[in-house]
Amino acid sequence: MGRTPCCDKVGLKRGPWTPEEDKKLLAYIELHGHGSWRALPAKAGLQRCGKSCRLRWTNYLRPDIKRGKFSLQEEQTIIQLHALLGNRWSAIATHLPKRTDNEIKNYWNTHLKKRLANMGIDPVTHKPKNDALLSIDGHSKNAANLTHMAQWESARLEAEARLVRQSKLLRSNSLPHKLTSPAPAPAVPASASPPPCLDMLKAWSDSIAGLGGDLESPTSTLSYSDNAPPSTAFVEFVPSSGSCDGGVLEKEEQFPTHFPEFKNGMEDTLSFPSGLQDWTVSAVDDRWTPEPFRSGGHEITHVNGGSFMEKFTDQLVSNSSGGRSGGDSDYYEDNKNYWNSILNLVNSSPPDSPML
DNA sequence: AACCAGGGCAACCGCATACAG
DNA sequence: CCTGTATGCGGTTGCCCTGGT
Repeated sequence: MGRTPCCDKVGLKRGPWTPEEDKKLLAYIELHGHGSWRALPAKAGLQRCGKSCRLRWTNYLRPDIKRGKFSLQEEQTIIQLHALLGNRWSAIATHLPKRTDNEIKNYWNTHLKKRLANMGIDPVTHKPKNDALLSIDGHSKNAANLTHMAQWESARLEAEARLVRQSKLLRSNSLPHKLTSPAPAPAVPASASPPPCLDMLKAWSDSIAGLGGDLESPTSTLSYSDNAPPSTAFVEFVPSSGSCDGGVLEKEEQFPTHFPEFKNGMEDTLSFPSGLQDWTVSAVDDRWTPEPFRSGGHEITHVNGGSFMEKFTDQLVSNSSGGRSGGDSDYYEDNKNYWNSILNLVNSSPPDSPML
């Protein structure tokens, strides 16, 4: 049995919206809020279906939308979140508060996907196309762990996105907004926009800081809003069982032994990845420097964050016109850095999670 | 100047999910 | 719990613009 259409399409206008239609929709929502989208067109005097009105509002007319060119940081955020979340544009959009999922999706499909492909990175898997190098010895194990972590984070971010949607719904239902014009100031200030984040990695590194480690990250290049504080720490995954050469090993703890409160808060909805208990935590200073890999357990290592992001940024820019440079040995480092940057991004999510 | 091809983006379609009765 | 409806989401389409020939 077929699904009934969302609205009676006979006699309803389709295609591009006219300024008059925009004005009507804005005026109605300003006065009454959107309420039921299905009922809105008739009340607002529009010959459109409710779905079309909702899309027009959410993708174009909403006052808290930033339009125009994507910044480099936004590009990085999209790429990294896409690596974690895949084509979950709505979830990605929650981390770019002033961008719509549709806009991000379009930007990905028309710009970023091609750029990654030019860099030799598969835009679907976010792995180097020549992935054979990763299967050498322990490298495959590391890659598997990273993938595992990414999958786990993906689930967590989805849960976050759901919470954000719920809170947005509550906000939107409290309309009417105070709209001023088709291009007004945001009704929701940027400071209220940062996505909530119950971030395992963040809680983790914060807890480490509480144990005596100085994990303040001085060089996060990511920002989520004009008013959001900089990220608190960068976390880096490095397979290692030994001491941390060239770094400062502040404390090593087994997760989740020292974070029962965090674990208790999470386990209702998420299970911990099986390999997670094997990861230990350490802190190192200064910029990324390639180290030989060690066998055994894994360290989660804190570093200052600028180097990779700068490098990645450079690559993005330089590769927009051609292939990647560097020898094969760079592939693995690049891949590792790539995933590290993704985890760093997650870690630098704003701290005001309603779940915390 | 005219035509064509490709890119970019707004909008639509249909499935998935949430929710109310 | 079941069913129908509303809304959200991701994939896709099609129009418009721009640059090349």
